[in-house]
Amino acid sequence: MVQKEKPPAAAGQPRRRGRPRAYEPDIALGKALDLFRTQGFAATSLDDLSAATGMNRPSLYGAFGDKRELYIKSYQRYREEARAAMVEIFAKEMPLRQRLERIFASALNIYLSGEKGPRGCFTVVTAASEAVGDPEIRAMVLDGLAELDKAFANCFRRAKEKGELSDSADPAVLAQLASATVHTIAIRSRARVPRKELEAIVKGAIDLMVGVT
Amino acid sequence: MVQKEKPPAAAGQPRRRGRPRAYEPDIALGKALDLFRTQGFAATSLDDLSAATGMNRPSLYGAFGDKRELYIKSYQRYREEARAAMVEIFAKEMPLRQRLERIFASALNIYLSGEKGPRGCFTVVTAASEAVGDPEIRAMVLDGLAELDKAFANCFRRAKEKGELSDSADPAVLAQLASATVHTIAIRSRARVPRKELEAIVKGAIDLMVGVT
DNA sequence: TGATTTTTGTACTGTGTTGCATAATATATC
DNA sequence: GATATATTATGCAACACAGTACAAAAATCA
Repeated sequence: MVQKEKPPAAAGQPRRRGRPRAYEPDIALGKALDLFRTQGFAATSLDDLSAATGMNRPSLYGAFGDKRELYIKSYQRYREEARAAMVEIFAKEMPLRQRLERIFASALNIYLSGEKGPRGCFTVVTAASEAVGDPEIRAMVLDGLAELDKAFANCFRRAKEKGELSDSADPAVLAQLASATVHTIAIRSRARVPRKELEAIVKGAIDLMVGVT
Repeated sequence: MVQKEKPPAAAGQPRRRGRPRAYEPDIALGKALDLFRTQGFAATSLDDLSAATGMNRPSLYGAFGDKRELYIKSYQRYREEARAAMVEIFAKEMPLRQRLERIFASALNIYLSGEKGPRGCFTVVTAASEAVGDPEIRAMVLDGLAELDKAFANCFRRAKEKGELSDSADPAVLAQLASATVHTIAIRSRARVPRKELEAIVKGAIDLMVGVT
């Protein structure tokens, strides 16, 4: 039940008033995210979360609210992490093919990581479970899907402007194809399709998108 | 709690011995499938299943075994239904574009049907939930993914033989792209992306696959 | 009519679950 | 050192859940 031993040792000056926390909220949220990503909302109990975070139930409620709120905050955290892993690749100047290779490589790393096997994409997992019954969560998923579409569309639009794509190429269509590729490897990764096969799918899709076929 | 009123009226001659069943196993399995498809395994209780099937718990156990077995049988039923809806389109002779259009239209019908909103693809739902933790279920999902890949690959291979595709086209890569398109519309449908948008994605993908770009 | 067989309906057991109430604990301020 | 404040730890109450035991019911067979 102990997450850390020492006090933060004057990280920020204005020390808080009461009994100090025995956990770091950021770390705890990361652990909760791990659990939700692998097991989903319904299959994850508060006891699981309590054990994984090192926080007992009242502390969980105090810090994050009830189970659903914790799930939502976990999902937001996931989105931030995924965005952080991708944003540089989308921003930096580089050839289209290289950019796509790096984006998909980053996605594969996210989807295949996990101590007890691959966990896929949390957006896809959420779409496949809570999104049907919970409008607020569904809106977040929709936003997640749209964000990826837009990033890809932007990427193809710039490539077209630079003459890397033919005039007839439609950035929006290519973007949906790229998103579809992300979704298919997310799903397959959870079925434990080996990394090599996923990389082959990615390579085939990239070849097609940059028009090498 | 009543599923039917009349006895089957000599459907098969050899009338069974004891008290007659108050339900039809096929109908009940269909109802169970409906529930599992929308809510997933963990979020569906035996009370839900009992209410939906019109069978009380002991009858459920007698007919299908425990909850997990019922889920597996539901998934098998789903696969059979999906196969039945597609097999004719895959088998019959027709131009590649038309075949793809029909397959995707059929998929959309399956994914968007449902009284309380779209339910997506049960293979994808299962991949996103139970597949990680249950090897047997994971194997079924893997098989489901492979079956679709193979059907598409076969479809593109035949088209290539008929000269509908360029010599450089790779049926396996095109098949994975087609499967990816199926997966992406399955996911998006659960986030309630409107049918029009899904149809646009399908159209873009088909154009790309038959090489109109 | 009575025995046999199969299924139904009810009720029960034991366990897991969420969320909260309460008291103990540890720190800052006065 | 006393008080206020924030957090922890224990545990509880209410409920949901999966699975099963058992008797009543409805049919066939003799």
